[in-house]
Amino acid sequence: MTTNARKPESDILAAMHETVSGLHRIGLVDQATMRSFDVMCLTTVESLSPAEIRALREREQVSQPVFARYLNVRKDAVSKWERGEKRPDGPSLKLLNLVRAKGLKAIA
Amino acid sequence: MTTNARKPESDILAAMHETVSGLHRIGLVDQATMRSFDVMCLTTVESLSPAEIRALREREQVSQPVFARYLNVRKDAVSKWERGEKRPDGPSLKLLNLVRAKGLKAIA
DNA sequence: CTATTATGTAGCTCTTAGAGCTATAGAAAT
DNA sequence: ATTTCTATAGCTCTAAGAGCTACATAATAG
Repeated sequence: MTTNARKPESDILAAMHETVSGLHRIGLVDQATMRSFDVMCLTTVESLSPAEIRALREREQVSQPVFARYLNVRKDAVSKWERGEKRPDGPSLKLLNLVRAKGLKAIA
Repeated sequence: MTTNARKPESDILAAMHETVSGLHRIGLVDQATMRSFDVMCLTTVESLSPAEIRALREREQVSQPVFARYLNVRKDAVSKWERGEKRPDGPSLKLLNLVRAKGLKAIA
């Protein structure tokens, strides 16, 4: 691997994590390795444009209020994201990335 | 079902959602029903105490920096949560609830 | 047709989470 | 002995999100 993979296959990642933390548990992998493994496994969180956010929500066939409840934000926030008045970042951006990658069911 | 279930089985929820939105797609379920179904399905997001957050992270066997990267927040934020200096809410609380219910792999 | 209900936008104010930084001390590993 | 990572601590500051009211539209019900 050179830099970071584009679309990390979360299933594979999950399985790898299971495996490696198992190895860690029985002492075959030290903490340092485990740490860097964890960091290595993290998916990149990309920022989303207003249009992408709206498209994402529409793909999931839900209204702004419902979408907002999934993400545990107020409906106003979603509206503002979609109109470019506010830019989601940090935890909210992470959730949006999760929904994009795995669908709303992943965060139900 | 009376009010809201304590530990909603996300697998079942996901399957139900699949089914119902399928019914919606072919016209057997109207939008109104679909809407209330969606809202009904949402899991309750509980607030977590500093101790619970720390216990959660330790259960997942990761350091504050690594935990923070999973949630897409700075390491300082996690430290402050665990010492009660800041209280996570909204999207960050949602993520913490996700981790508690499904483990770190669910948000990888 | 009218009444109702839900959506999405708009315009506000306000709190505070989280960003971003530096510095420190202890533990752990080399 | 020294590097490396962790966790605290103490700051400042930006802006996300909360929380509210009001309004236009569209769809639905009655």
